[in-house]
Amino acid sequence: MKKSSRQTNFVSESDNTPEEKQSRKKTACKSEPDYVECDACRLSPLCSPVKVGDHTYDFTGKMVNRRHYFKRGEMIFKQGEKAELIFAISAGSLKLIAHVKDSNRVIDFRIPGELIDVCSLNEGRYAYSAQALEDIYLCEIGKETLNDIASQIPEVQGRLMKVVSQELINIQKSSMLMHGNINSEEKIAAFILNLAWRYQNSGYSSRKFKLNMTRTDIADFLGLSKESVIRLFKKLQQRKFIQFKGKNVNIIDVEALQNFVGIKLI
Amino acid sequence: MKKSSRQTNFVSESDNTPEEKQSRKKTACKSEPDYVECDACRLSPLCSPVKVGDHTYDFTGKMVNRRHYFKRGEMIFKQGEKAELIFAISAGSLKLIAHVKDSNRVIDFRIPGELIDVCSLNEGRYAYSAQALEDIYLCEIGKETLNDIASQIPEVQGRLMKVVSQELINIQKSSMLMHGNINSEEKIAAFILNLAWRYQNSGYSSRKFKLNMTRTDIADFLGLSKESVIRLFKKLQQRKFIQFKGKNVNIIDVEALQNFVGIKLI
DNA sequence: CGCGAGATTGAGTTCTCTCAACTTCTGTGG
DNA sequence: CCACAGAAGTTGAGAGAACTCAATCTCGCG
Repeated sequence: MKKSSRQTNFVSESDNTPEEKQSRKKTACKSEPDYVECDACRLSPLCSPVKVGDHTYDFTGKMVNRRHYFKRGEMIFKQGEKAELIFAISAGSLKLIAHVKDSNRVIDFRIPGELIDVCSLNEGRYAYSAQALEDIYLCEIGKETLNDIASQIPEVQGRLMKVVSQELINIQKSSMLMHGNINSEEKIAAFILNLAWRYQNSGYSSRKFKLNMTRTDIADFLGLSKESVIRLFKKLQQRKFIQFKGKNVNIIDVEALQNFVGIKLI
Repeated sequence: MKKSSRQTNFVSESDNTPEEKQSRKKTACKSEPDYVECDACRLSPLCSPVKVGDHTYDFTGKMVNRRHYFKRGEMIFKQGEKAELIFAISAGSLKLIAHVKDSNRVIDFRIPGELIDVCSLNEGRYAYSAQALEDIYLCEIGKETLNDIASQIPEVQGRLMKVVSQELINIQKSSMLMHGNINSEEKIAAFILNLAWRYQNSGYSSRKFKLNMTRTDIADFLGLSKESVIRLFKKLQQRKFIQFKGKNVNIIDVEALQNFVGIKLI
């Protein structure tokens, strides 16, 4: 399994085979980003060849603009702009921001393998902005092209259906998890658990990952103050559920964490 | 416009024509529930005839079990049961409950015109239970039948796609609205605004409607105490945003409410 | 190596919860 | 149609949680 080669670096990594360690070293010096496996990407059904009759067509080349680079801090798109593309994150992470009442609010984060703006397939305008939390690579599909092809080829229509309904399931799960938490500690715990589950979905370790956003972003997203976020991280650490070292997260006791939050995802 | 005939009864209704008043009187004596207009139902794309070549087929009869009655308090389905049906509410409202940690948590509400369990189209088990908040009527579609037909008839596939992606948009909007509220008053305001928007989507008044759930249900859903819910209702009333009379809601100043919450939906 | 953004800590204030008492509403049976 | 019982809603007081503000620390980047 290539699994451990996609874990984020963290504290002591004793569970790697020497071979894997070496393969990481090769690419470790700055360089090559940690691209998500295409198989784990939510867009993959639309990135693989389609059989029509006797022929096999590869729409990938036509539709997908692959691994478009954006610099850390760069805006991928802005609220109100015409929404013509669907994005999938190939490497890196970003935050979604709603601009309201002359202030901004973080409304979500996206990690490798996840999609942005699948909703409104029938175009429209972006309901929020997207900003890179680090240097990132995005794959892009034009909505119009996609809809055209889908309406002509049932197989593509079916795959699009798969993508959209998977998205629906994921959003629903997330919102179930994030909702109705009694206190802030539960809220934070749910947040971490949610990320863990999503990293797992993208083929990464669900136990160790990096929080690429700032504490302030997290606070903003959860409707807490940044000081509370910090104190609650500490509390969860004292409970021996999670270990925090700077931006690195290490879930020590997943089961306890799940019991604490009250919902089992992983 | 039939609009006012679908408003919930509330305080002083001076904006009805005599004709409309009469037409309500006819059905007012106990009896006939206030069914949602089929046009406003999220399931409608799957309830109207489909043209295939020269023929027009009506799958409604085949697929949809219409207006199945459930008594107030009755469980429509229970968490963990095999999920074979998609439901649309024709009249009445219900709550969705997740059973966790030997306690239950209200995770959402559904009003007329809305769908239940569209997600996991590829069946699976119910992730939560559904309980009627009042006497209700549900339309039901078997998932397997639906998938079969959809896979054979592109037009149906396309319509199903429309239903699912609309659902995705709605959930996303709701979760944007409900998320990251700084304090409980904003949270409650967002909750009311969310319901208003949803009632509007179903062709009802967005200004006047009824909260069929208990204060305890609302509290549970929002992660507040029932006492707080009551006090915050009062606060919003003092601000002249919303008027509460028992279960009846009357939004007095939509704009102010939107500014207060910070997101414009309606 | 120094700067600045981000992270952390402490103190005091405000908000929300809990508990308990009380009122109002609703549905049922006489 | 009324009386009653239980459920739901409301109110107040005190405890605990989370926020704000301000000071300080840390780490990554130029």
